[in-house]
Amino acid sequence: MSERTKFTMRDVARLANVSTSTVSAVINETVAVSPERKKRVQDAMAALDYHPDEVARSLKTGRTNVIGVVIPDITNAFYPEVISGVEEAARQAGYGVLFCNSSEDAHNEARHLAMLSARRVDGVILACCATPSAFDAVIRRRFPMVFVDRVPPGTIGSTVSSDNVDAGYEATKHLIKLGHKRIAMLIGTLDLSPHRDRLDGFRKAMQEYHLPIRDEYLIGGGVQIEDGRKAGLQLLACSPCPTAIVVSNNKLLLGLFEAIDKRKIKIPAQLSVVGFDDYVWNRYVTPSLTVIAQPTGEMGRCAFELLHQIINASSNDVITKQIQLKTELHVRNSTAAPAPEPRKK
Amino acid sequence: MSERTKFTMRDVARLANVSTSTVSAVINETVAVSPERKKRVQDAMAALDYHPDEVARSLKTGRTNVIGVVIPDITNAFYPEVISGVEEAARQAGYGVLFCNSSEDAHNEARHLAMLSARRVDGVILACCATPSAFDAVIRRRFPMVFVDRVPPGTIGSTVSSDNVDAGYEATKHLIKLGHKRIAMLIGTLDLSPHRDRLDGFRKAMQEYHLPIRDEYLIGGGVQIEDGRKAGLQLLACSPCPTAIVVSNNKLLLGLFEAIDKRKIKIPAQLSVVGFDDYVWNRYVTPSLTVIAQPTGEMGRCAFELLHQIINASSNDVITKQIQLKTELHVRNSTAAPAPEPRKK
DNA sequence: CTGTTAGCGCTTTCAC
DNA sequence: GTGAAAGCGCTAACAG
Repeated sequence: MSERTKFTMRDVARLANVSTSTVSAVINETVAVSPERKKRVQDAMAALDYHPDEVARSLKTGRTNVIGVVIPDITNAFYPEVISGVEEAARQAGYGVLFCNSSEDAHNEARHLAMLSARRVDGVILACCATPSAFDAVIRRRFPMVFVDRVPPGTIGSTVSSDNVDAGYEATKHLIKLGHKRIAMLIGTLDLSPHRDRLDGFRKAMQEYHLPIRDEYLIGGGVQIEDGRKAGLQLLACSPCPTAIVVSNNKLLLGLFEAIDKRKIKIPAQLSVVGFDDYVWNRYVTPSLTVIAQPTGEMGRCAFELLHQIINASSNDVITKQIQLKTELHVRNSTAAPAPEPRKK
Repeated sequence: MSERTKFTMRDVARLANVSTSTVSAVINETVAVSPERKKRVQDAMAALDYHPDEVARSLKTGRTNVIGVVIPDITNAFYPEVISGVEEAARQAGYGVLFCNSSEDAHNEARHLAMLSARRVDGVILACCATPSAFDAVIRRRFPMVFVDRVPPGTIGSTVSSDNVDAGYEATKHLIKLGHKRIAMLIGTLDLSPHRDRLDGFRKAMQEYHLPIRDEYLIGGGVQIEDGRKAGLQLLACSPCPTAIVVSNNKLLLGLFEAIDKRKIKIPAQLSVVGFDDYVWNRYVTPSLTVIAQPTGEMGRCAFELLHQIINASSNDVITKQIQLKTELHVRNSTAAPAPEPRKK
């Protein structure tokens, strides 16, 4: 990483007394080179501390060995974990990761996609915003892309996400098995597949156990803390009050906490709560949190592997896969059997 | 972001019936172009959905408009916040961010730095590992770089970090003012400037108030949860036990929590704790956490601004700045006055 | 103002 | 096996 002393292949060639094509050959191991000359080249490279210019190489080969990752909300701890999985897998495969944050804004997303395209990244991993943006055009042009976490409706592209229907189902079933009957769900933006799917799972479980689903127990919209607070207050104002709540993501849960705090409700004595996403903190919150854990790192790795396959596929065989990863219920102390019903009259 | 339909400047030139230099001129607004031809070019670009190839441009200009960011531990929530600040500022300035995670491993760090160099990034923001790596060579070659958070010893380069001495001082003073006398510190890796500085601040406060600093109250090493757990157990086994602890980072604090849990110690009744780094969660942990909050996002933005200046400086005037950002003490419920001493005898 | 020209540093035929 | 030469798509003198 030098500034003024940047050597080129010609310098190496000159020093080793060979042609640039020979240098290129030993670097890329593309053609056999006589051992003796090979050594000369290697020595020359070492002597000059030469490193091939990836920009020039990219221009020539048409590949950058860089992928783009655009996620909607870096302040949601879920995404850094996914990114870390992507980065790890990418690094091992020799890829760099160009990172973008759309802040849940479709315009930003579109701009980022355009920027990545201009920079000629080899592919993109995208956790999209609620409002559809440029990506459909992108995908139609067969640009290598995989959706992660959020699967846009009607997508025919490749996707990696949690099995959110199952996750919602398991979360709800856990509450049902504890004896809860008045179960509510604090839902996120329904335009986002994870939340839609989790709600489906919730419905499935309730129906399976012949439990009523009350309209006023299904509240949501938005994915931010503030959304959770508002919806939480609304939920806690219901009469009769639910004895248990499934919360569709970790930021909403934080908001619900504020509401619970304000209403001085005791968990799990008066209310059981199961959330989404598992962080170290969850164990130290009081009470410790029962949650559905998503395999975040694996999700990232998996998304990269898939993208990598797509990139390397001949344009003839278009690879399209929808991968769903299993989630895990971690039972802790925020869920318990409901308090016995006060006998009225 | 197309695949097969990638047009070049020549296509645009042909369609607009001008030369490529004219096209280049209207794109870069580098020379005046007659309005009429200018419009023709713009129309042609629009018609072809043409976007300049940044790779080719980079090769020619020697600038990529990409910076590298390498951080040591993505699982420490502190860094995603910093990165988000960097990314935001970078985007506004038209820069892309190549993201790398060294996982606290100097070899990874060196590899990442080499990779970034090969990709010809315009500069690097680095939160370095404890063991010094390639970066000293890098900096000596005047490659644009700014250290963030962690300032390597004897650095003559540019840095952006918290005022950690002051932070350690304020944290300790807060405990002293509450009436604590037996105050311990759970320290991180002392090869890392933030931890070293925080310890200095601790010492300063203790001395200022003429409080004894016991050797057995200064325990640490490492920056991971497990390190915090071990050191925590050791600290809680001291006799007499400290009545308050300053914890040098958020992961150590998590470990200390495990130890506290295990020993069934009540906070803040038996022990006051002040940690570092403020997350939403901190409010919902019971008791809510008193912490020193660092201006993470600002740190990232600031690091980018500085790097940007360095990149754009003529190589004559080398810019070198050390910037320290103020931290803030957030007082919550994990700190309180110490329990009255049991009268022995 | 506009077009011609010469590369940026590399890969890759294609003859030798 | 090896080297000469032709670009990848763009910018930047330099003439007109």
